[in-house]
Amino acid sequence: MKPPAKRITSTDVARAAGVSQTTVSLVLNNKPGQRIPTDTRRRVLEAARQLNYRPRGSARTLAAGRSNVVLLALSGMPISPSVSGFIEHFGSSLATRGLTLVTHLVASGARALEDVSAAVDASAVVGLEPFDEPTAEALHQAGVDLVLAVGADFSPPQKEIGRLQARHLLDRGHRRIGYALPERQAFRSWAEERLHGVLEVCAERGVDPAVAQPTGLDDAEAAQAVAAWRRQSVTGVCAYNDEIAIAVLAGLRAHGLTAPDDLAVVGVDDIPVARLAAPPLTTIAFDLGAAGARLAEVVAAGLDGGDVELSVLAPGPQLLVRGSA
Amino acid sequence: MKPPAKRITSTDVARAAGVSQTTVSLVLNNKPGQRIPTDTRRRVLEAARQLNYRPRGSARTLAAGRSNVVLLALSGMPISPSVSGFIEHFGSSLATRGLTLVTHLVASGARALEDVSAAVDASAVVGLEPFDEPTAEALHQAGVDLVLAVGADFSPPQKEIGRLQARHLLDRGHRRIGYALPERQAFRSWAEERLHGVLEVCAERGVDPAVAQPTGLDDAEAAQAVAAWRRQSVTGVCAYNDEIAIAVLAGLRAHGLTAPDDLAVVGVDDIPVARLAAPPLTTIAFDLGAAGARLAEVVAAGLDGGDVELSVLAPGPQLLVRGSA
DNA sequence: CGAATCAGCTAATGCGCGTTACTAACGCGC
DNA sequence: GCGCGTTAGTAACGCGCATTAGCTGATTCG
Repeated sequence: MKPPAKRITSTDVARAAGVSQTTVSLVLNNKPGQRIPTDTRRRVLEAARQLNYRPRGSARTLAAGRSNVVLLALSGMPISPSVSGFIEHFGSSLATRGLTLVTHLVASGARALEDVSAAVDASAVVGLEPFDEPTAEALHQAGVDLVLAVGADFSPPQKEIGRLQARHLLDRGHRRIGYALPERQAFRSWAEERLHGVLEVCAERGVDPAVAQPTGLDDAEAAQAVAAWRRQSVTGVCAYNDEIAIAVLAGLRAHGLTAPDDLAVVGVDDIPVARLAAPPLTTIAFDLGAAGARLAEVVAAGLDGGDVELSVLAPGPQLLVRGSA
Repeated sequence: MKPPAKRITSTDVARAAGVSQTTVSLVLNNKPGQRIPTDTRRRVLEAARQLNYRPRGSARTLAAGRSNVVLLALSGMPISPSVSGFIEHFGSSLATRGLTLVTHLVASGARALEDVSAAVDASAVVGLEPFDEPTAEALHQAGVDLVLAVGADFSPPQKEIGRLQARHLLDRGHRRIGYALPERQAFRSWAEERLHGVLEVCAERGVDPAVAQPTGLDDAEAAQAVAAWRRQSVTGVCAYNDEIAIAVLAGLRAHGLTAPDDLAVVGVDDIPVARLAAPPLTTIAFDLGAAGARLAEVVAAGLDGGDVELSVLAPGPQLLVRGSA
């Protein structure tokens, strides 16, 4: 298809610049403590640019004993726009630190995470759900320096999201609220944190604890959940996310009811279709971009041997009041 | 955080099995033409398993001169469930062929694709949009053997999707139809293919060409598009995807109109909220999983020096008739 | 004016693996 | 006994880079 396309090596650059390969390496990696005159440096950089030289990751990794690859493991959660915003910011922010982000969707038939990690020789692996112990151990054994699970306490604290939802409903005068849980097991930890926030607020305001109800993405299933809530005099529900909130809206329609009069609904995420729902969905938006940038900082620090401190990483979540609650 | 966690090398395995490192390599890579007695083979495999040995990708790549990493470049398109299904199948299917898939979200501030590719030393790079010439060239120069852009003729042929949408509307008696284009430039090539299919059907059936109209994800914008269509006596519209279709539904509501009576709407993708729309969205579903598996075949063949033949890769798209058209 | 310093480089080494070349041991026919 | 083929391995090399140790010539110092 193409001519063999001879790869340019640092030796080629060295030859072109009239210096040794060592010098090329020193210049390109900007090694401190080395006295390279500006002129030589310029010649090397120029030659590298002209030849379009790009060091081979495998050789560099092998020699240096550590790669600059960070692997992000996504475990089947829906990639909402805010998640991809997160990924993009995470990636760019890592890039400015000389690190390269690649992601891997962990699927059943796919390669085990530790194999992927070994294949790209990742020096850090970040996940959005806790890793199970064997996996974490295997990753370490496979030479990963930093294994980091961004849990539900990650930015914004998921609990805070639940609190915002609940406060809004209570502020609007609702006295008995419900919570729509996802059916998928994958995001349990996030869901529980959010629900926890809701329950906290209920307790603080002295109302009955929220009535949690798993809710499928289907109007029939959602209609059942709606019926259950209404039986228990629930007048407003917080949904785990916008998709589920929209399902609740559909469930209401199935009964000939509407939000917010018959049941108020608050989502989370502000996905694009949220504002297009009938009625437009009141929801919680949060900027994961900032969190991604912050996480990159944390990862870079961790790889430098520093401490890994996750804590609160970004501006708080924001309530968007639209029609549904 | 953790003890240095000494990495196990193939030499460690060799020592444990009482053979040379060469033998370990031969056994683990299942080199044909080598006569390794079953017993020795067993000993090596056992030792590798016990030590939990995993070859370092960088060393392997460097020595072999080619990696087993395939890089999938996603350029800011929304990751709908069917796309992630595609990725998962693609990944697993590559895995059975000894290849490892990682993906990279191409974002503005992020690392250039060729840098990412060099960092992981990918031997194939696959994209869902055509690469521009400089990028493709740079990838080749960076040592990528196979650069593959899965275009709009990929499975299912995007044109076919447009045809299905249009046929459905015409079969229902609509005589003048519209097309809702995405605003984002990123998926122009896909959008054009789909629109092309719609126009073909219009021509075949002898009705006026579909009226194309960019449609934003916002009820105000969508309402404008709706007004424009109605001015031109359009009674049914095909949308580029479900999100846009849902926007059109919202635009209708803004005018106090409803689908399908005032304007029929057909989407594409069957995203989870499609069935939850009011009215439930008639849409086109297609199985990208099969396409992913097929694509893996193509990539594997391409890396073996075979020919790269994309053509039709999967079962055709399927019309799901729900309430909106 | 020789020794010590230093700037500016380079030769050499090894990372962990795949691969090529080579050998030691063992039959087997004559 | 010798020659020859086969089996079952192994020693050695090199991939492209980072890194360490050192080397050369100029400058400064005592």
